[in-house]
Amino acid sequence: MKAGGSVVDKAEGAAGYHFPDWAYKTESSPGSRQIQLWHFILELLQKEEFRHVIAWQQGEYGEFVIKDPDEVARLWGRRKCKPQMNYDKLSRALRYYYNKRILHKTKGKRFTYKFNFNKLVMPNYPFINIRPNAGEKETELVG
DNA sequence: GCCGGAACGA
DNA sequence: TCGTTCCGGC
Repeated sequence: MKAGGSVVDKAEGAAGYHFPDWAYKTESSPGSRQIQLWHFILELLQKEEFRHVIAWQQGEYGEFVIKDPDEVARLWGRRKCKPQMNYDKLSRALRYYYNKRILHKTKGKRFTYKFNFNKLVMPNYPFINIRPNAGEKETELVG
């Protein structure tokens, strides 16, 4: 517990809802200014150039599928200067998010996870761009 | 593949 | 505190 500077004051919504703690973090964690994995994931999801590597799952809000685990791990390792990074280690880090309620696993679906955010956090995260159907025909949903 | 404990580092 | 590394187990 640290009281030395909450980044964000609890901004109670107009409707009286509260957002999860992680939703208040902007770019860095309170103590460390290292990039967070979940933020990095959102970063990749935001860019179309990585849609063959990781992409939002159509239909489920906040759900995404890692299409190329090796590549995602490589990119993550590159960002963190950890050349030995692989999906096994990366997924362990993702698993730590379960208790933090940032992520959970979509069981049964390979390489598929789901953010616990809801539309209420969207005002805090304008850069999160979930496209349910951005006018493109979805044909990549193959079992 | 996915899970989660354990030791460890920054 | 947030992973990184390693690993036994399912």
